[in-house]
Amino acid sequence: MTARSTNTGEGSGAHDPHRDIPEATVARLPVYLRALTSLAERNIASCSSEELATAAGVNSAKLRKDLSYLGSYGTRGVGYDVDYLSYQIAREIGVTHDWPVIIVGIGNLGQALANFSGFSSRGFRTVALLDAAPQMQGQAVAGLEVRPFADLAEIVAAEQVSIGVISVPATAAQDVADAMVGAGISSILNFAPAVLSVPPGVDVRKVDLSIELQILAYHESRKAAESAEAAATVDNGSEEGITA
Amino acid sequence: MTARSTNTGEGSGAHDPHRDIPEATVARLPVYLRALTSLAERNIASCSSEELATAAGVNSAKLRKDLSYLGSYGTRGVGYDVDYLSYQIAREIGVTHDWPVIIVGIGNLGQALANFSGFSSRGFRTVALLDAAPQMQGQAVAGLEVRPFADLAEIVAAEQVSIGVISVPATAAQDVADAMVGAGISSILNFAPAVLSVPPGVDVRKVDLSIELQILAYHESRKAAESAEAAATVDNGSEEGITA
DNA sequence: CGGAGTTTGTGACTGCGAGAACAAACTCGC
DNA sequence: GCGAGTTTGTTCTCGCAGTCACAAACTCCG
Ligand SMILES: NC(=O)c1ccc[n+]([C@@H]2O[C@H](COP(=O)([O-])OP(=O)(O)OC[C@H]3O[C@@H](n4cnc5c(N)ncnc54)[C@H](O)[C@@H]3O)[C@@H](O)[C@H]2O)c1
Ligand SMILES: NC(=O)c1ccc[n+]([C@@H]2O[C@H](COP(=O)([O-])OP(=O)(O)OC[C@H]3O[C@@H](n4cnc5c(N)ncnc54)[C@H](O)[C@@H]3O)[C@@H](O)[C@H]2O)c1
Repeated sequence: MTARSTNTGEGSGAHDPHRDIPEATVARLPVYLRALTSLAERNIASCSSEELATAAGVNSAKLRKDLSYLGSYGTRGVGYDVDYLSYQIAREIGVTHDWPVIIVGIGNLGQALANFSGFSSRGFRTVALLDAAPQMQGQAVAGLEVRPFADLAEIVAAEQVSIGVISVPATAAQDVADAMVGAGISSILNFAPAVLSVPPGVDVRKVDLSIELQILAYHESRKAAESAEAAATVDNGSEEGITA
Repeated sequence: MTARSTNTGEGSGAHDPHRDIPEATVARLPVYLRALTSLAERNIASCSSEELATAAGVNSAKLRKDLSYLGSYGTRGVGYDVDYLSYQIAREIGVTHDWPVIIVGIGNLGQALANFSGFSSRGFRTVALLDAAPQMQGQAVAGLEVRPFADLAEIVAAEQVSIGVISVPATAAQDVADAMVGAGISSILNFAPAVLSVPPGVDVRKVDLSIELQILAYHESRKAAESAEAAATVDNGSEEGITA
């Protein structure tokens, strides 16, 4: 996009664009990567933007624009090489090597996460499970021993962990986040329904099921209201030019 | 949907604005609601937009703008009454009464969801758990008996369910979604890493942990690249007087 | 070798959302 | 009762993101 080389020096390499990928695009790259993986599993070697867009559930123009932020990895008149593009996206995201991850709070949700195989297959490796409850400690979950919360800093340092998952009750979430940041973690995935405050430089993403359900409920209410209104309109006879 | 023309009458409420709340606002209303609930639990009867915004982790101007879409429920010079505003938001979202919900796929994640108390306390009631595996059926999870997937339509009709949760493997997700839609469900919360296609009028929201982690990984990579670059710059000479 | 057909990459346009700033409206003290 | 102080509701502006449309670049076939 607009080779604005007016940037300070920095003549890094053949493709300069590596700067400033829009956040909305970053959020879609993993979706494209998954679609590509799925194509590769079906032994499809190349695909058009149209095909990939369909597989990813987006508009093809948006897909092409997104990919153009990474560089020109397609061939006009042909399409994209599945393996090549996969690698380029993985490299851009930074999942060409595995990221060590720790999970704090091995309750209902934490155990499900620990047992989830989808993480390891997508560039993440759970290196430790931590919990504050004495009765949890030493128990084996998903082949890992649950360790005391106090070991956090030690583990983070030893394993060079930069990503942490919080699945403790909301009341404990801020404390855990503080401890994580103190131990050197700089990216947090938070499942607790709490607003975390962290210093600049630390990224937090939250996953909140209640919110998702409430958003669905809102739209559901509106749908109900709409059909009720439509019925009322029919009742009323004319009113509103919707009359047949 | 249907771009409605200037709706006439609609004398239901004192304020007419009930139309067209921006999607971004809808996504924040549940956050405000939770912050208000938290304030109410601490016996705080009223609050300013500034306080509420802090509790919800947003900008106060944005909060006021969001709330203004619902109507004028605050008092200038005073602030918002916590209970009153809570009720108004809950009413707008449509969670003044409980929504029946079913969960399909009672594996690792499905069991965690079934055991999760946070749903029931926020306007949702799990009325049935369904799974296709014979060995799951009849088992009790979270006080509910797991029922065969074939009972889906019957349950949806009997309990008037309009919201369904999918926590089956990705390969089965589309089939489950189709069955849900066929049974009359019109809102789906999907945990499977798959792109669902549904007819118009059906809402789908997805929760994808791998994507969240990959987004974090992207930013983490950039942070690493940045500090490496900074180090290189220091090597180069001036810039940042960290000259050791 | 050249033209037809295909598909990418990108510029232009549009609409939404975030944030700052301010007028209107309310309370409180005197 | 009135002015000072406070806080909401709204207006304005700016930037980001989505979509369209098309030129550039490639392949294939005659
Ligand atoms: N279970 C779900 O499906 C689900 C869904 C959405 C959100 N959540 C959220 O995820 C979080 C965990 O839910 P859950 O159902 O697993 O709860 P849980 O009570 O089953 O597990 C919480 C675990 O965290 C541990 N813990 C508590 N305080 C701690 C601390 N300070 N340090 C370390 N460990 C601590 C507890 O010992 C316990 O094992 C909650 O915030 C919940 O709201 C859960
Ligand atoms: N476990 C996690 O923490 C986690 C995290 C993120 C995403 N997910 C996703 O959630 C989904 C479920 O994960 P899980 O770990 O619970 O898997 P799981 O294998 O433990 O459970 C899946 C359940 O679905 C049932 N099932 C399979 N096909 C079905 C069908 N057609 N109809 C009805 N039921 C069917 C199975 O019998 C099983 O009980 C997966 O798509 C996974 O990628 C899980």
